[in-house]
Amino acid sequence: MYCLEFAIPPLPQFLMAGHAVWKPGDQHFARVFGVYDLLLVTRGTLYMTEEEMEYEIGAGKMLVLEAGLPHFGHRSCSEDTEIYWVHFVHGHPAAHIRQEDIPWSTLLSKGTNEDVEPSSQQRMYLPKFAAVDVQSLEPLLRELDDIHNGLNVETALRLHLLLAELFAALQAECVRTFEPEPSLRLARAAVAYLNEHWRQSFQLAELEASLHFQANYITRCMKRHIGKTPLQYVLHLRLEEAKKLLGGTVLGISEIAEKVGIRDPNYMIRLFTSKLGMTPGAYRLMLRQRKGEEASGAQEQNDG
DNA sequence: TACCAGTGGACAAGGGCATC
DNA sequence: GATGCCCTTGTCCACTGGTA
Repeated sequence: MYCLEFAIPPLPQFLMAGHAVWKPGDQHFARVFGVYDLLLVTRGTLYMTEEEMEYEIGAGKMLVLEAGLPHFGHRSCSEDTEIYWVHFVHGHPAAHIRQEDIPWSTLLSKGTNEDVEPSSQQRMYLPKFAAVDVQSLEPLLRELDDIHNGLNVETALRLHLLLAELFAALQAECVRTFEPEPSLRLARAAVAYLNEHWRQSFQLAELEASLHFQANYITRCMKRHIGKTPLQYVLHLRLEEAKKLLGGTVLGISEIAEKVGIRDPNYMIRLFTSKLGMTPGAYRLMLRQRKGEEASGAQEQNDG
């Protein structure tokens, strides 16, 4: 399946939404539209051609017609055909990408101090033409249509929120319908194993024995699909836990290191310095100063 | 004295490339 | 897709110094 890749932010912007029942003999006219047109059919069949590619959009299917591409109905409806449509615009043309090539790991945070900057690689994905769970999407589409028909100041912003929800649902559909390739299944199995065992001392050999694949290969699969090697993933979990303990307890560095599975407190200091740019002590001090500022700010508000 | 931070050496893990 | 080889990189251990 092909998907459309949109660079975000900003999210595509809502223009119009509608609902219609086409009668037998109705046929879409030809046009070149300057906006994206998301079509979702709940019953009947709609026949659309975009750039010489014919689509038969049956019940439970969706198609995104792209901005700037000519499209027309190549055949009239043969039965009552119920459709929802949503028009939206986006600043940059969408890229085409095969579903199995979508680098999902780039959507995730790195878990380092780099996350204070917004990622330049944020993307949103929509199926180009796919079968979707219409029943779960219909209430959302109906609300979009209702609000758009009775638009007022109070509901105007909600239209954009609903469009974002629709995009999230379609992207989730994209992930759900994807039959994972063997390397992805292996990467997920490794993550599941590490989520259970990250507090224990890390031995790649144990992971190897558990999953019955060469450690080298498991590492590559995880790197490809998760964005982290097994060790990097374990360290990420450990650092996140250590950060929580530094902020939420008075435990010493050694105790915290032990609790998160790092035998050597000095090593944890090195990890902190390399990943967060500061030592655990400095990190704890920063958290305390931040809490102090928040507390004094709240006090000033109460006084004022 | 306890805790934190810095450094060097040994070894395990990562990753590029080739192969089946 | 899966594996092996081999060099590079990162992690761990041991030790030392600075500071409260």
